[in-house]
Amino acid sequence: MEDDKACTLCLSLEMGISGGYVPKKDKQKVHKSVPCLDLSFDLYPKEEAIDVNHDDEAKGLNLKRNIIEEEEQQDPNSMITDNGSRKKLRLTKEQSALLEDSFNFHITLSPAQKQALADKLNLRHRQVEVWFQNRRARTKLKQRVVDCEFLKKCYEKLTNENLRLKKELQELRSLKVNISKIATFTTCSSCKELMNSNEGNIELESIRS
DNA sequence: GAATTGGTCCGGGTTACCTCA
DNA sequence: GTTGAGGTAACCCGGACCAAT
Repeated sequence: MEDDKACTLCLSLEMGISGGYVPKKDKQKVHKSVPCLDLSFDLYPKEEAIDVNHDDEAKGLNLKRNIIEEEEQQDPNSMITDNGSRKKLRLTKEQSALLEDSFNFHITLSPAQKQALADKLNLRHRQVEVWFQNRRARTKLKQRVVDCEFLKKCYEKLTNENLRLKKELQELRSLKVNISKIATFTTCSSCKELMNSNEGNIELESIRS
């Protein structure tokens, strides 16, 4: 049982799955087949809840186009300041909290959901989109650090175990040599001294010494 | 049915700004 | 007031996928 657990754990680490990260290929397939987007509880008025998993996917794309066009026209808070430098928005605590809540519920959003969230937070669609992209990246980075720490501990443990086993092997080898020495010596019946029976060499000198 | 093309999304990397010690 | 580090919003690029042709 313990071995099974250990095996599963190691496999998880190898695959880098511990943070729930899903490869893009798989994710997109899942997106098609699994009804996973239920953010309507929070992001939409009930009557406007959007099911983007079916026919509305195309509507979502159209919506996104409209959103971008509108934003380009209105440009409510341009990212470029008067002197040409990039303006950096700081999200409020409330905005961050709601984004975090949404992220905890689902790490990706449909265009419609992004827009609903953006409306709710008084942000642009693009800003919500970027926030989710960065948030996923941060999650992955943190998980990588955690995995790295875990692997480091595993490495240390295995190194210690390796040392211990090497030491044990060395002891066993020296023990074996001693045993074989004793086993290969026979006693000369006439002189009552030890003799090496294998090679016929008398090792009285070494034994006496 | 296979190839091409255009649109979209996402991950990874980077830049630039902001905050804080 | 200055500076360096860390956090992060915003950007860029390439790849994957999908639908239309």
